[in-house]
Amino acid sequence: MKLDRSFYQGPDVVKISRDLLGKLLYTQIDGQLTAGMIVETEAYSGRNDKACHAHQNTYTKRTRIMYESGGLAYVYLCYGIHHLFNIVTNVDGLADAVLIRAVEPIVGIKEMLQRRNMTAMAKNLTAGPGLLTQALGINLSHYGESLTGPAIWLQNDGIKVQEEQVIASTRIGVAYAGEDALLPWRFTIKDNPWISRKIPQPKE
DNA sequence: ATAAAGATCATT
DNA sequence: ATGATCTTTATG
Repeated sequence: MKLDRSFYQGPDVVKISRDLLGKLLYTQIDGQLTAGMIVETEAYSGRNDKACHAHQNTYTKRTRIMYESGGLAYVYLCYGIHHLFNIVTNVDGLADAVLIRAVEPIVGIKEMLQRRNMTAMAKNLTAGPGLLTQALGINLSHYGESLTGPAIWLQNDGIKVQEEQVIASTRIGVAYAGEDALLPWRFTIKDNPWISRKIPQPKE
């Protein structure tokens, strides 16, 4: 079942980020159907989060889509090389988004391998925000696309993730955000092999 | 007009 | 640890 627009419009981006674990992310692009199960996400909030591109009401050509109502794709180019895929959440005027950091390949493995220029299944097929977009065929042309449309959508029929299977940790690559870098807004499915990086372990 | 930085990845 | 690579953004 395709996730409804209302799913994305809730007020709590952190909760939505957690709830996205186990959902299936589908794309139908260039005539190829592919999908992965979401195993790692990060929440970004326009208010009270210096790591968010839209913090302090930053409204630019790039961030404007985050201010629209939930259920749209926010895609941007990172480090001049990688396309990162985010899901816009919350209602019109409140800029929140969830970065999809890793998926487990489910549908169209052959097509994904082809897009990634790989011959055999390996972890770097979809375990990373820049990798999964390439595998699923997502790029800048999908900026602003509706997630209830024909090209990119989510479905509910992945695994059911129990509360104790959800691990919260600090977000990756946001050291510049100062104290907000410490927020536990990265969510992963416990022990899933497709996580992009290991969870920091508490010291003895 | 210019410059700096970046929600990464693969390689050394 | 480091380099690749280039858009976006802020500033003058």
